[in-house]
Amino acid sequence: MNSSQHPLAQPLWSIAAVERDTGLSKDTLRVWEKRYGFPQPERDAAGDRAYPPEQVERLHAIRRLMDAGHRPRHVVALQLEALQALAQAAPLVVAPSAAAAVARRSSNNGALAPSLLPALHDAALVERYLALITCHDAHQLRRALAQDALRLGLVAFVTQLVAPLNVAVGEAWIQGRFRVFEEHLYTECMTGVLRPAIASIAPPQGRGAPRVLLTTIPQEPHALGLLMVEALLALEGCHCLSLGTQTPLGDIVQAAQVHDADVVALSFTAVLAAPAVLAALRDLRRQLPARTALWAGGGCPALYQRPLEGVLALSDIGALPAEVARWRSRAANQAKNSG
Amino acid sequence: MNSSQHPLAQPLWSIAAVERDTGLSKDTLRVWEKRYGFPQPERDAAGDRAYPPEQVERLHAIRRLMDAGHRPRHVVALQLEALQALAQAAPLVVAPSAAAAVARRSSNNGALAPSLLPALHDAALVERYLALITCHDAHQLRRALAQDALRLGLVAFVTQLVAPLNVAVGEAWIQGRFRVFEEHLYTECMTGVLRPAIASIAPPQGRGAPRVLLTTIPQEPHALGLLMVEALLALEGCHCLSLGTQTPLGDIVQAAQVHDADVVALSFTAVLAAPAVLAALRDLRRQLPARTALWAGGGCPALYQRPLEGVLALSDIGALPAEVARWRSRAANQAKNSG
DNA sequence: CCTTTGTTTTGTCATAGACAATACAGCTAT
DNA sequence: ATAGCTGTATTGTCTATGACAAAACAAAGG
Repeated sequence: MNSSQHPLAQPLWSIAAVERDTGLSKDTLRVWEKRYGFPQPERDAAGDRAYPPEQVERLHAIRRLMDAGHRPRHVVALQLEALQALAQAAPLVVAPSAAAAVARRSSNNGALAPSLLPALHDAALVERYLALITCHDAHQLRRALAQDALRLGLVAFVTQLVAPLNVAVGEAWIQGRFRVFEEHLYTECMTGVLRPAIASIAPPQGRGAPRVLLTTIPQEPHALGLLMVEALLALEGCHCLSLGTQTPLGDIVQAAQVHDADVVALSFTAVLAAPAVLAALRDLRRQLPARTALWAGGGCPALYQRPLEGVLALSDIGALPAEVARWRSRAANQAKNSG
Repeated sequence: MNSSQHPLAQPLWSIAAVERDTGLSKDTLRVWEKRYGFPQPERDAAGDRAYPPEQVERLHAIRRLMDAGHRPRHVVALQLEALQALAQAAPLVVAPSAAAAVARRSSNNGALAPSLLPALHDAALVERYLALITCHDAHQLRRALAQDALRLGLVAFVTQLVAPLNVAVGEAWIQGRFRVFEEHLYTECMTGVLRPAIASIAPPQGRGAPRVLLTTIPQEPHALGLLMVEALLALEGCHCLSLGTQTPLGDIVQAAQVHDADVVALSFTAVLAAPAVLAALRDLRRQLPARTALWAGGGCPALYQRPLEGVLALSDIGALPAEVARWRSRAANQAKNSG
């Protein structure tokens, strides 16, 4: 019940404050304390847990490592230095194909496995952007992005620059090189570039355009993936309807019905726990009509660990146009057969 | 541990699913069950609570009424019809000035208090937009908005159309006339109009421009207010830096320091519980340097119930330009005195 | 009418134990 | 070697109940 900060000495954080800042549930925080001996918060006058900032910092580092695929048992009790050292190493869990590539490469030499920038167009360019983010120059960042969007064209911009840049930012985040507000800044600038670009795409006129509903599930706040997908799909002549982030499952179903959607496309990042992702997809698949396809993509490892029934998991955003084409030909066939 | 849905019969929802869809914490759901006898979920094979859809629907209605200022004691045990009837009545808690206006008006005649559309430019126009939202025509909605933005000019568009429209949408939501995805659709279209408009505003050149940091606190997902404020401030020649929604408090402080912000502007809606809002503002005020002003606005009642020390609460977005001017003259005075 | 009491309401925190789903490691058979 | 199966370990979440502080309300006083 304390207001997340102690008036005297250093600020102490309530369990609710730690939950919302780290994304670790109160239950989890309490059970870790019992099982692993960490965190070990002080207690305020009322007997409530009061977390010192160092412990919250450590929890953040743990959280980042878990997003990268580490398991609690092996990281919760580790000191901050050990955590940071681990973060320097290669990510553990990734899409199967990429994971195989890592295994191959890291068996060749004993060095740390390299970063997983998929089909990286220009590593130097990405590095330059990371530097721009670090020095917090929003205007220049947005200008540079807008310029590159014009230079490359929207498709190449999204698939060859934004996608690898996202991965790079995610990695920097895991390694603790970025602070939260720097990630927010990046997202905001990118949004400011992608939105106008999307708005300038003319809506499809013909009748055969697939109707796609875009959104994320309630625990997933990241909108960038959604925007990238919307850009590509709109360019492919799809009839996109984006609901923004965090739409309750029941409302996704309603919206799909009302909008007569052919495809429901969802974006997932690693912030979501694997069980939550799988449960959400299962529930959605069960409630959506069979004729509505369910597409899932994004950097969430859970999507690619095993095949999901009735769900198309797209680890590479570049594969999107091909999938649209496949949908089109299948739709044409069905029309021919039934007509 | 059940996956929020039962395989047989009608779908049943787990307590976790209900939490993320209604925003009511598991603790609250359990304590309501004990204290008010509602909700009364079934149990699955494992003994876990399993909520039927009607109860979730009722919880949604309750949630909406609570956002409108009703208290649990008086609404939790009510049947759905009674809840809907209540929602038709006037909102309970609003900004003091507006509340006084309602009291005055409703004492004049015995009819229901009218909607609180502040300085409503054109009620018919707003109604037309509500209709557009209801029929889910995203393209036409966006086109109409873009046209009106051009017709009115950005300032008038934001203050005289978007602001009242937001209130109207909020009221429709409370009354259950809108479903969640319709609100999402509205937000998305409006975003698609405001973003490009903001992007087209030239950044300020001079040195005296106030540097404003815009964001929301972690439990507040609504971005529209932020965009409206950003549009107005950018037009007033402010140096805006938006971090998007849901920035952890500690990171707001960091970002304010790094960006050398003169003003931190936050947007709040009624989804936030009053204690959370006040605690967040108190904590922020304590951690921000004294020279950084803290501005808060939006439809959250808690902001206006009592004066907040060190925080400027703006119930009317139209007052924003005047506040910028006031800041400018004060800054000029300080420069004169110190120089 | 405004302020100051006392009372009720309300959300959240604490405890401890139980369990189902997932992940991992070791084994076997192809 | 690699693929598939099986038992053990791990892990998050759920249950239940009780306690309490802050906020909201109602009533009495200036």
